[in-house]
Amino acid sequence: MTEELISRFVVARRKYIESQFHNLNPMQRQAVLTTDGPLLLLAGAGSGKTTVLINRIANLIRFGCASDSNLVPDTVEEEDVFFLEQLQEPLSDSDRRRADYLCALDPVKPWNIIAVTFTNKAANELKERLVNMLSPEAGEVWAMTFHSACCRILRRYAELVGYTGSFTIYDTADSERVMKDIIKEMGLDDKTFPAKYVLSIISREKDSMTSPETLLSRAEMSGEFRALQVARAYNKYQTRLKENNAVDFDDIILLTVRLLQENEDVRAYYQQKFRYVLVDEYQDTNHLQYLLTSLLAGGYENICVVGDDDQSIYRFRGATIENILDFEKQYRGARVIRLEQNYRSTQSILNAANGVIAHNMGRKGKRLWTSNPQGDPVVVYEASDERAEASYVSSQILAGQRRGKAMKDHAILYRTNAQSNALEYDLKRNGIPYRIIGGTRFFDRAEVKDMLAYLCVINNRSDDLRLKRIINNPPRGLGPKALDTAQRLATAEGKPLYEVVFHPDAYAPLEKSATKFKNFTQIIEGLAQLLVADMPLPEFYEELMLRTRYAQMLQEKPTEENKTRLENIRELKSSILSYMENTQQPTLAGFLEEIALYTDLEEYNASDDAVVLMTMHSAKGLEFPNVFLVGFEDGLFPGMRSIGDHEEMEEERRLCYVAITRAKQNLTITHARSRMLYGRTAAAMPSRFLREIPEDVMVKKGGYHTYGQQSCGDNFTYTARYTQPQVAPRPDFASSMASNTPKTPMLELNRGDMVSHTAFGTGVVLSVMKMGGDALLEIAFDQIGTKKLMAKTASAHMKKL
DNA sequence: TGACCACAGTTTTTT
DNA sequence: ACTGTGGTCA
Repeated sequence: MTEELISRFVVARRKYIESQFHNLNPMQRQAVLTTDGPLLLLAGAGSGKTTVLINRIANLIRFGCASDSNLVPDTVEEEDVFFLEQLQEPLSDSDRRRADYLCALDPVKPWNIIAVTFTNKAANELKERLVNMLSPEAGEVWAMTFHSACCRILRRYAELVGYTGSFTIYDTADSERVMKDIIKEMGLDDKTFPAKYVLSIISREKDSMTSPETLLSRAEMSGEFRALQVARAYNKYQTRLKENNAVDFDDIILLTVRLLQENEDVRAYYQQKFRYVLVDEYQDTNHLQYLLTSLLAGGYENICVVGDDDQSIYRFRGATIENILDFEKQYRGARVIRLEQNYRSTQSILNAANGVIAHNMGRKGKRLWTSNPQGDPVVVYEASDERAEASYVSSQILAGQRRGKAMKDHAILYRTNAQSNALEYDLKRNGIPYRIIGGTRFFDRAEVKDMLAYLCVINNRSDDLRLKRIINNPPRGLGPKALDTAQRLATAEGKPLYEVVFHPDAYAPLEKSATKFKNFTQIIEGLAQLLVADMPLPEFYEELMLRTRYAQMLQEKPTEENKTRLENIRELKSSILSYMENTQQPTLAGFLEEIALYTDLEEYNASDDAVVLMTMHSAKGLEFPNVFLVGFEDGLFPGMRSIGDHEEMEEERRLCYVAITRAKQNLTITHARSRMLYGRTAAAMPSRFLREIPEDVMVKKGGYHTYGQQSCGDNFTYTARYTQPQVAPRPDFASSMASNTPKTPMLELNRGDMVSHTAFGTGVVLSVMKMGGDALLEIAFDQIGTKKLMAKTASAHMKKL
């Protein structure tokens, strides 16, 4: 073929491939078709980042590097060039097949692509959409979290870094337990050396790959007492973990990095395996994760990182925004593509977001734009206090509902979880269904952890930590003394605790408790036998609940709490079942790993029609038609700790940016003039971020904006104003009631009276304590439990039955 | 071993 | 205000 034909082929090929991604905008398409070499994708909020990622992988699998290459295979003939040039939509199946075949240049096998994310949710979404778009074979792409990818590598080569392939994963709580023990053993004061604090230092040291030995010698040189103790604790901690064949979350990455650095053949294997490396949410990576990705991509250097420096909100957990800012320095010749068209929000919302984020210094610089309509201005509402704020939000949600919005179209986002209380109260009062995301997770519940601990010990007898958790739970007469003796013996012999406990007869000091120990190990061994005999996991779990007498213990005292606990441990069985459904070869070890790395079971589920409440952090990556951002006050958001610290302020501002850009159509920001926080009511100034929102896209409501000169009186009546007519004003605290005492006569109530409350439903009066002209009532409500109310204020919302 | 009291701490969160 | 924790006592 002539030179001319070859270049015509390249052009036609590119055109055909482009046509396969016609639904993307030019920038998105460029991001998809730029296949080779380092690529930094700056993807603004709502710019279709995930879509790009998926199409990029699809392009690699279908066409390899053809869209980014001038190479033409020798097999291409003149006729092929004409064929491509003449192609016209719509294509017949056979034309399409031929075009695909002609254009593909070294198409990539799914298992030669790795796409790392931070959350399982993101990884699953990626995988799912890939399979839907391409074929089941696309499921072979390594679409995983950092931790699951590393685990997969580590399980294979654990021996090379000093562990067994069956290592256990310690979560944060486990690590804390270990550290607490160590601090105690070292005779240190746990006030001066809180386990959490020591662990945070260790985590930072791990991030910079400092070994305990290095830190120890460095501390010895400095001669600083604190540093020395911390280094010793680090050393002990690492030793303890190794003895238990356990790794913490940091270790998973650290050990993988070390494995790849120190073993040329392993490194070479993965470097040639992963022809293409993609990293999602790159702004959230820490130094270790940077090392990991650059090691993995070290062969072909086909690394594509996607992120938004303006959305980096996890500095507090080790993310370094420098990774994304310095990408071009770390990878010479890196290409940069910006996705700045936003498909999510109205002009007003976007302008507000841009106005705020523009105040940050350390950023790549990016300006989101949209072709969406201007939309309504951002509403900034001033409330008198957090209850009035909540009441306004509820009223607006009800108004939204009247305009035809679904409940789930509304989200309320706050800076701190503590703020959800006042909101919940008011939503409940107005009968608005809501769901709170976040808080204590299922797998963090004590009873669930207990059951998991049993499973862990059966899986790995040398898991001392979990063994100690369950050996006397339910109580088996193996108290602290017996356990302490056993532990001492184990330490002396350098054996796992279980071995001592398994052969108590071999140790004279254990004479008294030998039988009890044996009873316990018999339970464990008996259960382990069932697994050896291939009993299916769900049945096995039933046996476990039974034989350990854990379920029985809960049934014996059927309090409300214990009933919930029983439900929870039964619920764990459905986790096992769903694990079995999604795995070809289910094993106990496999299940435990999944639990350890997949904790976000309680996720935002778009199916039920309820208002969603969550922190601004949890909202990242989500979007809602109507968004309420509450608590925009200096000291709360930005938080007290951030004010005065430049870096922290920028992070708070980024969080603000993230929060604002969650909204699609309507954004309401509220602040209160006084707020009760930590049991104290304090005056609050509007957040400085509010001043950074351009005036022309916002409208102020509430407070003095509505009430003019009455800006500092205490006779505000927001509550009444925004409450549903049939609902009386909510009970209030005496202090703020001075000018607002209800005219309703105080109910004369006695112990045992039944009452009906507009907000809390029906209940029975438990106690009445006279206080001046008022009385403190304690009422057990059927639905929500026991509440303490002041008789005077509560009378307005309550009637005697 | 369990129940009760004093006391501190209290941003954000994934793995 | 609230909650979880750690210590003491029966």
